[in-house]
Amino acid sequence: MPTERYYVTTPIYYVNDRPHIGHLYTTTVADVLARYHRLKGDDVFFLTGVDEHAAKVSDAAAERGLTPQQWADQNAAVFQETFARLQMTNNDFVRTSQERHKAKVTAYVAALLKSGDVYAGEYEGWYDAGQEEYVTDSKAQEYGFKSPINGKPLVRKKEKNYFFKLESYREAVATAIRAGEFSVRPEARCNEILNRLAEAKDVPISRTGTGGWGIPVPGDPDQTIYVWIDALFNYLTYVDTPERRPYWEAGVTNLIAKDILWFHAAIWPALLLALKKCPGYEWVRLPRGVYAHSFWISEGQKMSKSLGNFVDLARIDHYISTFSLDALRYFLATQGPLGTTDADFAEAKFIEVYNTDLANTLGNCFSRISNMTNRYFAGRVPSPAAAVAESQPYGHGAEEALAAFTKALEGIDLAGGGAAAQGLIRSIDNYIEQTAPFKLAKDAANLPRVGTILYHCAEAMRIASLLLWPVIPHKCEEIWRRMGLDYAQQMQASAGRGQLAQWCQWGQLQPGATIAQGDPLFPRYQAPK
RNA sequence: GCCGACAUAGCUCAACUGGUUAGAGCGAGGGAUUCAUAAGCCCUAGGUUGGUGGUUCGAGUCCACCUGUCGGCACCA
Repeated sequence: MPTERYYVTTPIYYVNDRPHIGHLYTTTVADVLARYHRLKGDDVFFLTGVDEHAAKVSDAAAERGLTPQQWADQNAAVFQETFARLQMTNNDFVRTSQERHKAKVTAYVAALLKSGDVYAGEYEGWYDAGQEEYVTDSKAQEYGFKSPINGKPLVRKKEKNYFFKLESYREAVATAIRAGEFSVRPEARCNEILNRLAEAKDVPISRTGTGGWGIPVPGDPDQTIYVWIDALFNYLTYVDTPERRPYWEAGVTNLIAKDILWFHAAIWPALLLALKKCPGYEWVRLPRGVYAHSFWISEGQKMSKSLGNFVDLARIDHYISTFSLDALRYFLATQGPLGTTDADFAEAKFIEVYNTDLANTLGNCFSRISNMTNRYFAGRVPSPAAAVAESQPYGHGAEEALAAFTKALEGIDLAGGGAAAQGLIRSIDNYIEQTAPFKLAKDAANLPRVGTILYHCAEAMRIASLLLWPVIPHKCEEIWRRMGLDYAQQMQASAGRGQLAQWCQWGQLQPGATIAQGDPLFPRYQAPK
């Protein structure tokens, strides 16, 4: 089977922020997808990072008596350390202040200037001198053409700016979207973009007065490339090397939140189409697609600074220490706002999902199997030689679970993937109920049949653990350790790649292998009273 | 304000182009069990499908209006 390449990204996060559930969510979804594709055997590149060149970054630095770079270094480190601590498997970490990024962006913009798709123009708008920023016409009207901060009149100001010819590409982008060459999902977002694209105008891509923080427009050092253009290019700059270019050519999947869809679904593909026309950039192609999830709300309320109810690092750590990192991943992945509606991060809901899916279903089922194996077969996987009527369709269940799981994950349906694995585990519980091995075991003559039953249970659990690995890798690796399975080692030995399809074939569990008992994988959570 | 989507059992969601008694998971209630983390398994949900009016032999499924939620127009994962 030829190696497929898979390239997935998160947005690069605004470096002035402190990491919170939103950053963690997008990164977790990307991590699950990256792990899934590696498990499948794909050659994966997973990229996340921080966006550093905003004017407010240099403002924040100045307030603290730091250089923008020092301030950015500090904050970038917080993101980097957080993701490392949460065991994200990103292959690199973008920092837009790094030379490798800046040099490429400069080259791209130079090429676009040369081709004429970026041109010098004039921007005119209402300018707030005190804030040193433009306000939109509608805002200006709303404010009565006075600064909302100091009440001084806004001034009409004209300024030289560089523009990108978005207008000349809107048709090509729309065509690519309609043809499925560049997918915008969830589907409901597609129409939003197509409608807006029809009226898209050229967009300014530079500004002045940034005090040297940012990437200068080539040939015009007074102008700085707008931070969001700078940021969008990260997906390309970090793989624009001879070794990494194949990842780009495989087509990137840009995971984002809904608020930045316009940039990613309209401006970004248009920029790439423009760049592709430049000499030396013929290899540039459109992303495979962009996927825009919605937001988390907190305990039923929108998260906002004024309410101070962000699910922040302290709260995230509370969940990890109380329930485990995998439990948090499971909740985010299966209950998250992947669709067009927001999802609620609520403690009661977290506990419910944790107890139902992880403690009562997965953890308990594993305990039943390991306990019976130890009690009746001294902890050794028995042979499935004896016939058991109810076992006939059993291998099918695992096959179906794999098929459903694969279909879900390919469609970025993490809840569906979780449900497929849960279904397989529930079928084990059902099977134990139907065959009642614990009753049969009371008569030694039945032990061969008990052996077959327990073999099937353990075998199905083995497959379920493979399906669950992308979401709850650490607990699944614990299952593998207890069952003497070496998938983790095999993956490590092959550059992180697994063989999901082969490993999920029924009947690979070796009779005689040890199944160790141990502490509950997910202890049931009892709320303190 | 303008444009667009959606509004189904306590919660989260299903029901292809309109057609038999509107389904599932969670939660809740009941039952038979005991290998297991008082977990698992089985049974039970009678919700005027947001409201009003209309089209049709027949409408969650089409139309109009109303109410509400969300999204886009207006830089926040």
